[in-house]
Amino acid sequence: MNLLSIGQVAKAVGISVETVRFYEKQGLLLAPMRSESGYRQYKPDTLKQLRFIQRAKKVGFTLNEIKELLSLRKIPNSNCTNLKQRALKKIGEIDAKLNDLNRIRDSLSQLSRRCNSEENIVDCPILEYLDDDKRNEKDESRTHL
Amino acid sequence: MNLLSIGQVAKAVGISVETVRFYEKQGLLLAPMRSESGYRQYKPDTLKQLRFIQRAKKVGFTLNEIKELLSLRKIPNSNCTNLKQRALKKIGEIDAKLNDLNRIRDSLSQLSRRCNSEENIVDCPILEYLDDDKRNEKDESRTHL
DNA sequence: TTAGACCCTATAGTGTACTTCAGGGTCAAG
DNA sequence: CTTGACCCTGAAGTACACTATAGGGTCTAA
Repeated sequence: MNLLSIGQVAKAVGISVETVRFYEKQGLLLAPMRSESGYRQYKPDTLKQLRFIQRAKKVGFTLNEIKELLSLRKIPNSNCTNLKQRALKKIGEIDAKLNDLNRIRDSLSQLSRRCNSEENIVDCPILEYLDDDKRNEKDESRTHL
Repeated sequence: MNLLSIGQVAKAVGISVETVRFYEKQGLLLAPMRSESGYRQYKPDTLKQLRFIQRAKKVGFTLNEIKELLSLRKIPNSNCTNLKQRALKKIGEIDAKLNDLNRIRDSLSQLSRRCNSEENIVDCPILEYLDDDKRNEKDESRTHL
């Protein structure tokens, strides 16, 4: 069972050792076992967990929210229904984010389609606002910035 | 052309007037025109823009990144190719986020499927880690926390 | 056995994104 | 004509998520 030092863990996921310790202090990572001399010794699992944290951070979850997500792994005290409900609630939150992201994506791809010119064409169309509401709104109040 | 006060704008999108002024200072919002007495007067467009900012924030873009996204609306100096490239780059970043989000979503829905018990069943399966890597990895080092 | 790379704790400092505060001016209603 | 809800600026303060610093111990290779 090859254990990893904090430096190895940090390097493997591309964060600093300070951040790993910080996550431990914040309760995102359990305190790992220690060597005789007090060095942290991590199971390889920790890498997965840290990558999960990284991904969740990238899509806008706070550390506290991530802690909640991670807490879903815990075995609930003899009640699965509760866990399932919490998981479904989180999935709903994720779906909302997916929706937001897709709307932003649509805005940008609309924008890029709108000027499908060849090299150095001068008559770039006047760009409309990145839409925030459904794209099929009638266009009162459209301007170029 | 009914213009909006900062208070009206703030209320409409659910943020504080201070935040609106802050976004102006940070360059996310252009300085609007002013009334005789120096009050800001916003075009209704501003609401769209602020909602766009909100959405982008929710999915983990920083204010600087959002500024970049918004800058894509600007008419580039006689070159559309450049703009298109920037937009496509941003779309790539968004796709990466979509990917991350879908992986997190998969982890959670896997988790909830895994315990599809009826009310108060006691034998909740030992939950596996929220996977971070592709789900079909051979399961060395699977544990329950 | 010592130099360099690593590890430890505790605490202070930083950047981002606000939020609050101090000290005012504006405006519509009563 | 004043009271209350709004607006203004500039500066200080806060929460979150690190990042750096101080002052030390460990480990391994020359």
